[in-house]
Amino acid sequence: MADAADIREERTSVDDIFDTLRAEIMALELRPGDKLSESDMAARFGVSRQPVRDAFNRLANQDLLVIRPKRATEVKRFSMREIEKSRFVRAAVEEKVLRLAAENCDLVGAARLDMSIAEQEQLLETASFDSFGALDLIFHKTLSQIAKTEFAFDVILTEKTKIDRLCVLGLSKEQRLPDLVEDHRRIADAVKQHDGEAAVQAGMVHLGRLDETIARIEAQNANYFEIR
Amino acid sequence: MADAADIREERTSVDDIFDTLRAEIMALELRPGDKLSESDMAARFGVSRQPVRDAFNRLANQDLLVIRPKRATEVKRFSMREIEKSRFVRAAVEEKVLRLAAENCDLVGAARLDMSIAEQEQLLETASFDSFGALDLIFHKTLSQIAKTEFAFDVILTEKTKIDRLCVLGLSKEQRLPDLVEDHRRIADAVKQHDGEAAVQAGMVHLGRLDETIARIEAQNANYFEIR
DNA sequence: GATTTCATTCTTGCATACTAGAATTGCGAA
DNA sequence: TTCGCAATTCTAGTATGCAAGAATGAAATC
Repeated sequence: MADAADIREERTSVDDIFDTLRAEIMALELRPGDKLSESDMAARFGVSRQPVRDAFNRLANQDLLVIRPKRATEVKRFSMREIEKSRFVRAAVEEKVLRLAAENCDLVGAARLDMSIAEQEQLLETASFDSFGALDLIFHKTLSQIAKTEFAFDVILTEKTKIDRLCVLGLSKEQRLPDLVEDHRRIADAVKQHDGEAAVQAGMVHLGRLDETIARIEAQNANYFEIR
Repeated sequence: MADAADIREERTSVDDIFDTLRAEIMALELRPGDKLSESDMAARFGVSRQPVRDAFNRLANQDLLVIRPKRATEVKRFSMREIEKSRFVRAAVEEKVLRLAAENCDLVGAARLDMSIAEQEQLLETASFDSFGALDLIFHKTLSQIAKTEFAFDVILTEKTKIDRLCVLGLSKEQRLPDLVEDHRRIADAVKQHDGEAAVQAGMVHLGRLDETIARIEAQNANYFEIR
């Protein structure tokens, strides 16, 4: 569900526009509430309104734009309900994954977890924080694989994406990373020891960090949120 | 995410086409693998290709169509991976909901559950099986409300929808309904007695019925499934 | 000065025409 | 009969123009 390539089999100019705008929206270069015009975008990308229109439609379907006929199209504001939903789904899915992972973790799985944790700790030392996102995904994907529920990673990825746009407004990665890596280490240890309960506990602590972050962001950026 | 009204603020002809086609796809009147043509649909709905195109895009984004540029647009086949994913998410979310519901169920909640169960049992006697779908949704929605996680119902609805298209191929409602209502009664009883564990157990039995159904459908309708 | 009204402008919705490329079909040759 | 090639017909992608409604700003009125 993430990018255009999942749905179509060949790239068109609509795909380019879609991917570009999506990245800008996710990075908050286009901010919640910003108005977008089909004509402006057409001029910017050097195409007619039509492909822009198609791209807008796709973005609206992914809950990133709101199209208000004959009025305007704007970048969707954050919705606390949507965020709570993502938070809830992630918690539910990760809990199941961690229990299954703890149950099914074999030597190969343990080795892969060790490797993943080692990479993350190395990254902390070399201070190349930007590539943490990729390592984070690999870690959770590895857990899904050990749990023999690979499709669970799709869900985690989808829900994570929804919250990521919000987290751009939070603290810098430099500040958050040490805690996150420590969380991961605890989760990995529990899974390796087949202690599902401890793994779930560590996982909930991990997710809990999001809550503080989200609460602070909401307090400081009310204008980016839907009125409720 | 279910219908067009969630995204747009005013109905357009695109909305009509989208809703109509969506219903037909869900009811398998348009079957997996069927080819759709923008021109044909335009003629059928008495509009130009453009609104049809927009509707196709939306349906593709909801994983109901596959658009292959310059080739064709066809109704998406079932994907076992997608189905397993929905099954997993539903299990994870419902488990959390049932535990929270058992924890938080008060007298008002208990009364609402009784009412819902009574309606379902009455429906069994009057044999008006077609309206069970609505009652089923209400039951799960009530549970989400008792659990104070109303947004969880959105998820359940979304995932259920994905599997519903498949279940059209299964046994008649007449055959399945008695068991389903009995499952619901057990779940409601457990929740009312604040027995989270029993509620989850009954919930898993309830979901487990899907697995047999899905396996049989896959065996008998391989042509409706993606090759893997 | 505040408010109301109206014209202008900007928005998206829809129709039409054209293009490029894939699939299909029919014909001709082996 | 079968195979291959070419013409035709289908597909969706894109450009353009017009229509209808909403927003905006200026002018007129109180």
